[in-house]
Parts: sequence; structure tokens; C-alpha cells
Amino acid sequence: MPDKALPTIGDVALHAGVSTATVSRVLNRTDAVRASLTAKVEASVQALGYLPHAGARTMKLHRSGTLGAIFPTIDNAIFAKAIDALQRRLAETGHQLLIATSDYDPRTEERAALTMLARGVDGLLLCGCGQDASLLARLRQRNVPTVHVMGWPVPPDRIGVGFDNARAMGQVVKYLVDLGHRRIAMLAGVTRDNDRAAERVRGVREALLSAGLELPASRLVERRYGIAPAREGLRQLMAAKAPPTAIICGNDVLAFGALLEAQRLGLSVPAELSIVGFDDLELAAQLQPALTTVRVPAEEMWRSAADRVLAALAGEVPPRDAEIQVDLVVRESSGPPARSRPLRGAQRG
Amino acid sequence: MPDKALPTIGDVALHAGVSTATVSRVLNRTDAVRASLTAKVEASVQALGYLPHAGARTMKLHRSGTLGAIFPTIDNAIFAKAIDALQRRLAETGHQLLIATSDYDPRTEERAALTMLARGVDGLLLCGCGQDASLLARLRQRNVPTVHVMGWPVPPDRIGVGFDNARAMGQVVKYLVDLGHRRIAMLAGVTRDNDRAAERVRGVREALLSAGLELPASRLVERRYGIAPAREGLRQLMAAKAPPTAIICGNDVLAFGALLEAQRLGLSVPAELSIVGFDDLELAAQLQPALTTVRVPAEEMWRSAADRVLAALAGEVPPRDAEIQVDLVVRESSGPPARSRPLRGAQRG
DNA sequence: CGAGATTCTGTAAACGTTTACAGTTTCAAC
DNA sequence: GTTGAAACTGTAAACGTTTACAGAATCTCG
Repeated sequence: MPDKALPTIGDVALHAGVSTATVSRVLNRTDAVRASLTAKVEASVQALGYLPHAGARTMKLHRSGTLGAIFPTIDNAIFAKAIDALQRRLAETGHQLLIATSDYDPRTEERAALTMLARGVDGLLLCGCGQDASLLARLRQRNVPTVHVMGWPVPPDRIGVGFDNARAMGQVVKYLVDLGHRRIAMLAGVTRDNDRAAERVRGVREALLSAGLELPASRLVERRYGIAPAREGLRQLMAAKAPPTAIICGNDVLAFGALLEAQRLGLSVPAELSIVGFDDLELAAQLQPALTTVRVPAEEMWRSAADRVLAALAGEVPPRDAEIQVDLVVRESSGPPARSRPLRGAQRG
Repeated sequence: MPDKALPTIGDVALHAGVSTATVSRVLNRTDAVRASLTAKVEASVQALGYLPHAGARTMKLHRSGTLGAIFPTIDNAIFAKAIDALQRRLAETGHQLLIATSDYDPRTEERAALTMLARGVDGLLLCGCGQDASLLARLRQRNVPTVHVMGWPVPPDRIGVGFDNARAMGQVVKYLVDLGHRRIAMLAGVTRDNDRAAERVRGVREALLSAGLELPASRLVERRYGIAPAREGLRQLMAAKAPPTAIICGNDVLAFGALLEAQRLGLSVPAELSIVGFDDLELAAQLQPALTTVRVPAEEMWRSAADRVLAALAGEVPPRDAEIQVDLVVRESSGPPARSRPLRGAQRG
């Protein structure tokens, strides 16, 4: 079905009895045009149903009014929120948002980024700092303002806003250890190609070490972010000879699955098992018991990321990086361990 | 920060010692080019980090390789799934997906659609059939293949794939009535500007009527799709003088909220209250008790919608509409009503 | 009313592609 | 070695905008 020819700026000009230059000026409010002509032009635009050709504009102007954002997936409330925040912020300046998903695959992410560049996005938002060097080189070449969101620290030559995933997990571990937990397990997200997930594991492991505890292989499972995988993961963790008294989850989705499965197994939470999540989704506060988790101010973070790109576009030099504050929110899914029944000849109570 | 000039096809041609025509032919594999030249061109493309300018291509070719989809929101697993299915399908043919959200506002939807048209999308996917006439007129003018998803019936001059929301609700009502429920309430989504939500209410009301029952105002509340609003809605419904024995929810998110709140109120589900959802999100089967709901094969539906647009682009004339089969899935959140304790002087048991 | 300043408006040249058309090689066969 | 056909390749004209520049109209004042 070949399009019937669409009206061009030339058609509008003809219809209004002016030149294309005048039409363009009216459309872009770029330069004064006599009121009588302005009205005529606007009428013609309406009459013909004219829409400016974005491709042609981009070509001439070297900018598209479009920003790109690439997410690992969209099937996670935390990213849905991000998109929402972004769109809202960009609407303020009339920018459009292009969205793509990478499925946690850096190759896919790179391909998506390249198509976005080809489309002429004026700026880019990426999750984390784990992109391939080849992509970063491209971004530098075209110097498209790019901000890395959610990762910390930000590499010295990049700009970004995020939080320290490892440190946040440190808080969680300290909290649980102070409550008296000694057998702490982690139900992590898949760390391959996911720097945030990897950092969270590292944070847990190191905090445990500095508390004189360990994270043996039997107390660490990685699962895709999803309820069913989480349930399975929890079963595996609890099947150990010395099951954990607390489980730290890589995010709230995993925690939700873990909670459901613990309940199905008849484990009382938090009396017999403490569960902690990460992200503080709307869900978290609603669960029964309400989920102890790490609050991530996603909206603020993404909005600030958008600010940074827009500032760069406006020629300003935005602060290179900004650390977002994340905090443990203690609710009902965590508490002191059951009075410890020492297995075998444990020395200390 | 004005871009340093990006390499154009001319630069590549120069670098490879051929004409731009040849470079273009290599890039588009459109016509035979001697192997030796092909290699040289590809090397130059690599060396210069050249990316074809999508805007310029679109302008010349009158197509962009891009499809647009507009969703009410993205903060709902059912739409996340849709995006996933779409992206997967479009990847097969090398098409790109542009996404926008309307926030359930037809004006916003129209604006989004227009920017997409300006960007040169080759086709469009819209939710439901409730778009403004002005938008439909534009779509006709530019004859951009457009398919309406999720609504049924599809207006005779449009193409679409969806299901009959009212009829589906009819199934639900019949199921509950057959179980013996007489006081059935509905916790609906906001029906304003949402034809699917409105149809679901209509379906419930009409099915109740034909069973000799009613849906009085006190047994119908509308709430935004969200857990907190749902909890509040449930409290309101249960506060009635003659509280319902079953609640039909506009979607699974509402059902989830209702379930949580019922449990908090100490109501046993399904013994004291039956709850039914709609959509069959992954969540539904996982809940405790597992949620009775209406299964919507979202993936199949969206994939088929994409097929339709692509077929139209390929010059075929796709079947105008297709009805998707949706079915009640009975799980644990519904059952016969508690032996009815007639309030006041009720006549029949 | 005329001159000069001011305000609008139009002409035409890019922007980065693709592709019809024409031109150049290359090859096979005499 | 010609010749004709076949196989590649290049030239140049769109595609739909924006905007520098120049030209036309209008206004302000003396």
C-alpha cells in the first residue's frame, strides 16, 4: 500500500500563498512573522493535516529532540517506574523518549544503542557501567551525552548517577548480624553481565567476612529475577544441612518469591526465617508480612539522570557524578533468629 | 557541545576509493558489488565508525523500519509482557519498536501517535478502540497500517485483534452464580477513557441482570489499577450493610490488592469471600490462595497484532479482525459462599 | 513626501541518503 | 584482437527541512 503523497511544507506554503521559509518560521516560532500570515499558515497546516517530517528536520538540524534509554528488561516494576519518571521529566522540555531492552545481554544493548545513534538520539541513558568498550568508544566518537544510572562508582571518564550497591548490602548484613543472625544466605540475581547484581553479592560477602562470617557456596544461589525461580532458589537454600536463619535477596521480586515459598513450606517469617529484599517496590510494603528492604529512590535518580543529559545538551557541564542515598527500611519480614539450637558442638551461643 | 562532524557515506566512499552509490549498495546488499570492493567498503565503515543516518534514509525511502506502540501505562505486567512479545516478533524482521505511554488519556495518546507519525513509523499498534476520531482521520490520511489490540468487537473499518471483555465477564458471573453467590460486587478499573474497563463492568452488570441479580451502586467501585487503591476499594465494598460474598476485580492487580486487604481484615478467602481477577499474570498462580482469574494469552495476541501490521506493510491484506480466546481459570480464591446467614427477613435461603 | 531604518519575506543552498540512468570494465567467443 | 553481452560502478537528482542572505515592504521623522 504505497502512501499517497503526504503534504510537505511546500504544499502548506502553496496553500497559504507564502514561501516555505515563512511556514517553517511559523512552525518553529523562530522569527517574527506578521500575524495575518501566521494565521493563514496555521489554517493551511490544519487543512492539509500537515506534520513536519522528523527525519528531514533531524538531518538539517543535527538534533532530533529525542533521548534514548536502554533497560535490561521492562518486566520489573523498578524499570517501569524509571520509564515513568523519565517520560515525565522529558515532557517538560518537549523531548521524546526512545526505549529499548537488552535482556541483560551487552551485545543486544550495544546493538540497541547503535540503532538509537543512527536514529539521531541527542542523548542516552544506560543502566549500570558495564558496557562494552566498543560501545563507549562510539559514544565518545559521536559525543552523545550519556549517563550511566544505578551503578556506583562511576568510571572517572563517564558521567552517571547511582548508588553503591555493595555498601547498601553492607548495611543489610550489619543489621542482620546485629540481630544475632550467623547463618546468612543470599538469593542473588544473575551476576553475569549485571554489574549491579554482582556488586550486591560482593557487598554481602565482604560485609560477612568483616563480621567474621562467610558466604559459602551452599548459601549463595543465583536466580533470574522472577517469582518462580525465586521459590525454587529458596527451596534449595533451605535444603542445606545447616539452613540459614536469614536470606538476603537480590531484589524485591526474589524476596517476594522467597516469602511465598517460605510460607508454603510452613516456615514462619520472621520467627523462623528473616527475609530482606532490595528496591522497595510498592509491593514491598503491602506484603504480609511487610518486606524489610532497601529503599531506592528510583524516581529521583532517573529524574536527576535526565537532568544531567539535558544540561549537557544545553551546553552546561553537569557535575560528573552524583551518589544517591539508599537506606534500609525495616519492616516485618526480619527479626532476631529463633533461639539458636546449636548444631553439633558449636562453641558460642 | 556541537558534535564534531560525523562520518557520512561520502567519507566512507572517499576512504574506500569508491562512489557513494557503491557504499550504499554494499550497506543495503541491494545489488551485486565485486567482492574486493565490498571488503574495502566494509573495512572503511569499520575504520571510520560510520553509521547510516536513519533520518536521511527515511526521507529517501519513505519508510523507517520502525513500528510504534502506545500503551496506557507500562507499570502493569500485562503491558510489559506485550512489549516483550512485540519486540521479539519485530526482531525477526529487523524492525524497531517505538514505545510511548498515554496515561489513559486520549489526548496524550493522540499527541504520542502524531509524534510517531512525524518520526515516520511504518505502522502503529494501539490499545483498544477508543481513540479520538481526529486521530483515526490522520491515520487514514497517511494510511499507516494500524491495529487495535485488546478490544472487541473491532469497528468495521478498522483492523484489530482482541477479545470480548464483556463476554469474558459473563463467564465469571455465571461461574459465581452457579456456585451459589447472590451478592456479587465489582472492584473495577477506572472506566473513563478506557473502553476495556467499561466493557468489563458492562459485562458483569448484564450477566447479573440476566441471572435476575443486580449491580447496585453500593456494589461497584472504580479504582486506579494499583494495590493501595484496591485495598481501599475492598474496604469500601465490605463496609456495605449487606457485604458481598464474591468480588469480581477489573484486573489481577486489583484482585491482588483485594486479596491482601481481605486477609488483613481477617476474612478467609474463599470461605468468607471469593475473589476473581482478570489477566492471569504470573503472580496470579503464585498467590496464597492462588487467584481465580481470566487467562488472557497476551503474548499470542500481541504477536498476532504485529503479524498483521507487518503483513499490511508487505502489501498483503490481512484478515480484518481476529478474536482471541480468553478463559476462566479456577484456582483457590473462589468457592461457594458461606452458608448464607439471611440478614433481616430474607425470604429464600 | 522622501530617506533611512526597520521589519518581514523569499530564494536557494545545504543536510545525508538512495537509485535511475548512463558509462565503464570485464569476459567469452569468434 | 574485435565485438557484443554481461557485470559493475559512477553521476547526479531527488527526498523534506532550515536558514543565511538578499530583497521587498512598511514605518518613522524631519
